[in-house]
Amino acid sequence: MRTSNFHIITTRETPADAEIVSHQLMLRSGMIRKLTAGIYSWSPLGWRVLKKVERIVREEMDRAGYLEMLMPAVQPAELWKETGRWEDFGDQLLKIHDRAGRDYVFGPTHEEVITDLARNELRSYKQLPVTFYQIQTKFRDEIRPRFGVMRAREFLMKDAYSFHIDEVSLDQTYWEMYDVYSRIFERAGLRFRAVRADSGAIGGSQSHEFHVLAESGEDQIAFSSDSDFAANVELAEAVAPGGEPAAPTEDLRLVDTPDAQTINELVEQFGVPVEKTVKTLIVEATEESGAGFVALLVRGDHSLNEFKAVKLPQVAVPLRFATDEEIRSAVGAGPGSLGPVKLEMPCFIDRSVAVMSDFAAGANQDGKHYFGINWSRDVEMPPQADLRNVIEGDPSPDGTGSIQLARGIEVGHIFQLGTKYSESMNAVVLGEDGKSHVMPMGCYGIGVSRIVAAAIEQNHDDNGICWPEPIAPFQVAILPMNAKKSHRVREAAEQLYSELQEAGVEVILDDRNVRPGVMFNDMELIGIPHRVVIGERGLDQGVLEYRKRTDSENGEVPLQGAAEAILQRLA
RNA sequence: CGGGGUGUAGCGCAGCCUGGUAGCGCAACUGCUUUGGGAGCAGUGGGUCGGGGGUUCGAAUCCCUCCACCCCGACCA
Repeated sequence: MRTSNFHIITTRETPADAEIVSHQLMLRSGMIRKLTAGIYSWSPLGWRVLKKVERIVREEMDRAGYLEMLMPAVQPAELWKETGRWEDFGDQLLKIHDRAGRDYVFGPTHEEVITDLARNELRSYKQLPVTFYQIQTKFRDEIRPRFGVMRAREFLMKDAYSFHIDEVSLDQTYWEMYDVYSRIFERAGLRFRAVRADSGAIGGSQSHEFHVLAESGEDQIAFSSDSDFAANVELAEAVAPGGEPAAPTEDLRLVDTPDAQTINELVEQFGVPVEKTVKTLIVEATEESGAGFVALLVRGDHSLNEFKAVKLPQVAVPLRFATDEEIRSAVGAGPGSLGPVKLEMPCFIDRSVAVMSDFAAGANQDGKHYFGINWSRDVEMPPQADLRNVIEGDPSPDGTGSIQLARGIEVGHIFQLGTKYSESMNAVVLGEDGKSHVMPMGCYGIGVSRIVAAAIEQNHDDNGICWPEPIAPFQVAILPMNAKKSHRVREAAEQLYSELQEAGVEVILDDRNVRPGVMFNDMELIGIPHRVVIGERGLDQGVLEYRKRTDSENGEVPLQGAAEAILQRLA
């Protein structure tokens, strides 16, 4: 490709609405253009990268024997009503209707469609197991799309679905898929980590997320310093400290704390160690519990884990914190003065709170706290649960090593669905025993367009993108210096260009009549992994200048056999 | 959805308070010069000032209204 024939539009200035670096660089390099909130066009440059990712995904899925197909993006409402997701999926569903007023959705995912297909096509256990996949545009009407294609409303996804005669077969395909996914992210040149994930309301026995590691990641993942334990913080168990609280050494004291509304203020003003404080969070209770509200207690330096909290049968889903007014009318004091002593509502404590002694908490009277609280003596110990997020240094749940935290961008998710959809849609096959069997299912997703953004988050510097070679739009950039004036430069560039093309290398020749600085900056911004500079200076010495995008120093290759020398440097 | 903010040339912004010929930088186009890290000079094109309504002799500017986009949304107990 020649730049004169390829639409390259770069900008020096960063668009004002781009927050994170991948979004900024995708806009500045001209990879994407926004059409409307959360909806983007991919330019020829961006499309090349997206296709690279897509191709790696497709090749590995094919290699594993999974069957590519294409399902409709537009799906009838009836299917979604059949599984109950017409309501459950909520406002994320883009609902549309045709001229006759019939309802449709623009598919955010395809469990319904594939299960409908499976119940019509699959008859016998002999056809199982089977895994179908597609790479297709999805639409989810996010509350708040942001970060460019990272959290877009319209995006490209690879989704796969497997059907089985029993759970054993499902488990087998699941772990096979785990390996396929690992290969995909390895091949794309990304540093990633597979972590155990919340299986959510769907139930199911197994679920893993694949995260590209990056500082800017929206998800926090926890892993062990000394074992292969890794889990999303949402799921990671905070190990129970065990043992009994220490014997009381202090009396219970009611203290005036007019200026202490927060744990921090309490710690600063009264010198209480933060791990001797407890915070009390009031959340909405389920209707069945009849309680109105539930109090959840975690240590002052810990934070409540929403996903764990809603697993308590008394806590309403989705989790909702009580408003100040609700707290005031239920407790008689405002937030900032809440605690377990003389609290008239169902109460649960985190397991680390259960071993505390001589601690401080609100007194359920405005401007007052109790100090020196001890369980049993001052208040009955409430039931315990794992309610908090793990923090760095916690013991690893598998018993080996301690917890470390990292940030990641979720780019893949695999899931043992079980019979959630096959049951409600009656997808059955005849088994060896001649009886009907509901097929257990797995589903497996990869955010293809998100990978592009995640790759940039992980691989960039001050000058722009540093593509991992497997997904770079071009492998090699040839930059002739002042070609207009120099036959030799022009000829050397043309020759190298055609030799590399002949060798099947994706090479871009910058034949624009622009100053060298412009070429350097553009090619670095766009992130081409290998750069060859051809100038009179080097030609005099029989060499071409070569530099890898991630190197800080220039190297050389001999003019004679330059193409060969560069080929050797490609991954 | 709740809270906050912004809409002026492709991009980044000024002008608005205090109404009176719509500006600056970058980008683009033409010409000349220049050519190893985003060149210089000269010239050119490009605007429903988000839409609608109102006030006024006169509205980018003041008022009303609608729309779009952006940011924040348990961590406070």
